[in-house]
Amino acid sequence: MPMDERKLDVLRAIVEDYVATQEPVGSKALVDRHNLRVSSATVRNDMAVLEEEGYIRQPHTSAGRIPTDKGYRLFVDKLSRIKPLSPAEKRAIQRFLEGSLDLDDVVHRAVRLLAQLTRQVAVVQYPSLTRSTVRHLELISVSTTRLLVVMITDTGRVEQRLCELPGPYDEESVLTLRRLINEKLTGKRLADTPSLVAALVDEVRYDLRPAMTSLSTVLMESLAERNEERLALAGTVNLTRSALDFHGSLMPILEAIEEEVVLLKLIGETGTSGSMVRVLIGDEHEFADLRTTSVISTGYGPGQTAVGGMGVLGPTRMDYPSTMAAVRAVARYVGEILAQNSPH
Amino acid sequence: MPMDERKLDVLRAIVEDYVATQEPVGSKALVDRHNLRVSSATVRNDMAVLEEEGYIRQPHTSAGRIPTDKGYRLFVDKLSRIKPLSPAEKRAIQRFLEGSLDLDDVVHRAVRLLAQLTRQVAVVQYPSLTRSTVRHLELISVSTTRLLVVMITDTGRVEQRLCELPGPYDEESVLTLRRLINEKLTGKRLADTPSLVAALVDEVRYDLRPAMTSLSTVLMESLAERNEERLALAGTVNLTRSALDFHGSLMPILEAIEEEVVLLKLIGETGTSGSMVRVLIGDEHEFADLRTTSVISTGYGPGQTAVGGMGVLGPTRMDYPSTMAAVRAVARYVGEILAQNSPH
DNA sequence: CCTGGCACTCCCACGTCGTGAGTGCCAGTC
DNA sequence: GACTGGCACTCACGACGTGGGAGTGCCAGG
Repeated sequence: MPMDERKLDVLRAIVEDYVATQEPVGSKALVDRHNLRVSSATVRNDMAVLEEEGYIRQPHTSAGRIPTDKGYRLFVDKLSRIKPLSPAEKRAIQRFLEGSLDLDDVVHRAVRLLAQLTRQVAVVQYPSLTRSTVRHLELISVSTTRLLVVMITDTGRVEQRLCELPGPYDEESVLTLRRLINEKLTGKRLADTPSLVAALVDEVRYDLRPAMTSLSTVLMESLAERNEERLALAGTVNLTRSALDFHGSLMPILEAIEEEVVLLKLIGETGTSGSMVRVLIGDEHEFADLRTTSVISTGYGPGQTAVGGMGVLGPTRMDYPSTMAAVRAVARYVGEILAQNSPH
Repeated sequence: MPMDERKLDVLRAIVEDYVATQEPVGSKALVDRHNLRVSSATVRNDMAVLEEEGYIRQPHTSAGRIPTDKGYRLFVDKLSRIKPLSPAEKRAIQRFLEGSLDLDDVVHRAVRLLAQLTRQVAVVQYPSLTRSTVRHLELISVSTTRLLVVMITDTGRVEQRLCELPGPYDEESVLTLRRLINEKLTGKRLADTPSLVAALVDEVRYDLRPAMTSLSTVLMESLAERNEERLALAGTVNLTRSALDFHGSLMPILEAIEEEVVLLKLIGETGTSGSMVRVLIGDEHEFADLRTTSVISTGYGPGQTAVGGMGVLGPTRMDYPSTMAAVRAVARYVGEILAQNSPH
């Protein structure tokens, strides 16, 4: 059945008012603040229906109504347009991100910016290794039996790892190894490298095999273990403003925030969702402890494909249109900066 | 005047009980739980004196006493010995830290461990660049006009930075530059490098001067700007347990925690305080917002000199002996690991 | 110098109660 | 049939009052 037009207006009004005031909203207040052209009694009838359908609920009898998760969902899907940022805001974002020195700096600035714009907890995932490509691999002799392996990706991310060699090798051997590795790996997507690395050992002179074996072990480790993605976080202060929304205890969110795995599942890009902003409301995600938390996230990257995710966590009662706009904008600008720094 | 022995016992008992129970402690409870060999009336007299001298206070009339900052200070300085950890704990610490792969990993593990042991917010400063020495500098051609400068320090910290060259240079020139830079800088303390870097330009063949100028600029920047120290943080969840101690609002601490500058001032090593554990109680530090917060910190490093600081923040009412023990132990083991990884 | 006793203080938990915002329902109107 | 005004009803919430109990200060006696 097509949902009654006015009923939707009422729901929208309830969501907007509740988000703004943080208090259950009653029929009288609604007709006052929004120019619905009907009386409060009519609104009451609509609200009764909305409640029956599960979009709103009363905290207790004779209190106003508040949206349910289902209500927010409808609001986000149908009733709101992502609020475009003002030109001034856009300029501010751009200016703030432009001064960045390196990848670390970009990520840090982005996450702070996001926290500040949304006044929520912000998370930015570092560009994922597996979805980057190898730009260069360098071997640096630290001592005669120790090499530092430095891998640079196209997103500017640099990984380094110490490698213990089975015996001493001279400078020239190291150079040979370096050349070979770069020949085979440069330009390859990291996801594809494990098989390539495995094949390296067979390509090399007999006397260099032990060294290459050690190296490939280290490389494999980098690709596997180090696949633990890194995260940057900001805006935990904002939790204090919303303490009430989390029925008083900040523990669950603080716990989730410290657990990188949880955050990654929440904001990490799952597929190639492109430039879509994803919204998870309340228990739409898998973490029971975060029942009253919503997650707004999106992917970002230098081109069309995402190399990482970013987003914010906040109470289900949050300003979805603005938050979504901010997340989308920051992701977009970060993508642009990454593209500038690594013309492919 | 020499402080009366029993009065000190009473103060100690008050601190210990208050820390344990989180409630003002009365004269009756004191004589019950600790075997002071006197009556509650006597204890009351002592408490009256202690209060007059400013070591304890009553939240309100007819309530028990709680220690003041001055009381905690006396307790820490005179009345408590750092509680040695059990062998089991020591083994656990060692085992936990031993599996570390690289510096990042050591720091992360250390900070988590510290948070877990003390049940407070833990902070670890990455080994400070200025107090490290250069182990190796590597130049990597990313394109013909771009070099990646990678600096490895004796603490295992790796800094990288992109350098835009004024024109194209061939592989051999880069090698020459690399050799020269390493000759001059390897083994030097980073604090001493600025003057050395400045001198580099004059040492080089005429045709390489423009490149060397760019490089030295980048190096100087690394040393200056990048001197912004990095931090790792863990255990914010523990704040929820102590919410009451911060008169309800976690905002000030959360704010401080996000402000790296503040944290650095609090736990960063100021001088060469050696292996001492430093304790700042309440408003002994400079941040008015953290009046109810104490800071336990110490330096750590591969040898005698500290390359960084670590510590915990918690309510003034905390278990000082245990916390100090944990901080000292973790710092010690981290130092050992750093020493292992970089035999000088 | 210590102790038992006693009067005093005052926080806190608990129960009571009035108030007001908000509702559901119903009869009346366009 | 959809909307409106009116009315009785429901409860959360804050104010107020009260009793109990933990803890203190003081004093006189050992």
